[in-house]
Amino acid sequence: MILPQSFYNRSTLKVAQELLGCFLVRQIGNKITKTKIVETEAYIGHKDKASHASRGRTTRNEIMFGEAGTIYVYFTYGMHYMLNIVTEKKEYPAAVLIRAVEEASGPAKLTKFLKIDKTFNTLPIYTKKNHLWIESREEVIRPSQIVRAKRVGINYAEEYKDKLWRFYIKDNKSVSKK
DNA sequence: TGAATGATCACG
DNA sequence: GTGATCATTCAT
Repeated sequence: MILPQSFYNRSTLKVAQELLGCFLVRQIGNKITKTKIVETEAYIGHKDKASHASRGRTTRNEIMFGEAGTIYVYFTYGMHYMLNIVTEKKEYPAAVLIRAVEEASGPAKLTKFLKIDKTFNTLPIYTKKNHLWIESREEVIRPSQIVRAKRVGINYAEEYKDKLWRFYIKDNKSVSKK
């Protein structure tokens, strides 16, 4: 089942955890690639210094202030695309970064693997029409299988760098390296 | 540990 | 306009 928009219009931490074990699905032509999400990170509110929204609304980050279930893709380090899904109610800036799927252990690696670029920015994730969507779990994920950890690559974020806003499936080999 | 590599943001 | 920075990855 495809996850509906209402799934994303909730607490970002809840969405980040519940996305683990769900499937990120990409259709290219008539070929469908279905990959299990194994690692996510939450970026929550304008006070989160690690979030792009921490310095107010800009052209790049205004998508984070928009409707839940919207795709936020941005380009960084001159070579990498990152895939995020906007969460929570309109005007509250928050999103979940998809950090790893089973075949790709890192946020830039999975966008390369699934050929996701900035043309997906601002599109909805809760429909198949854009050839990128997320389907619900096919197995039970127990709370004991979910590890909660510090986010990666945000040492500049002062008191927010130690927030345990990263989640991954325990012992999964595709979780990104530290 | 540092290079690659370019969009974005703050500043003036 | 300009310069610093960056939600990373890979090779040294």
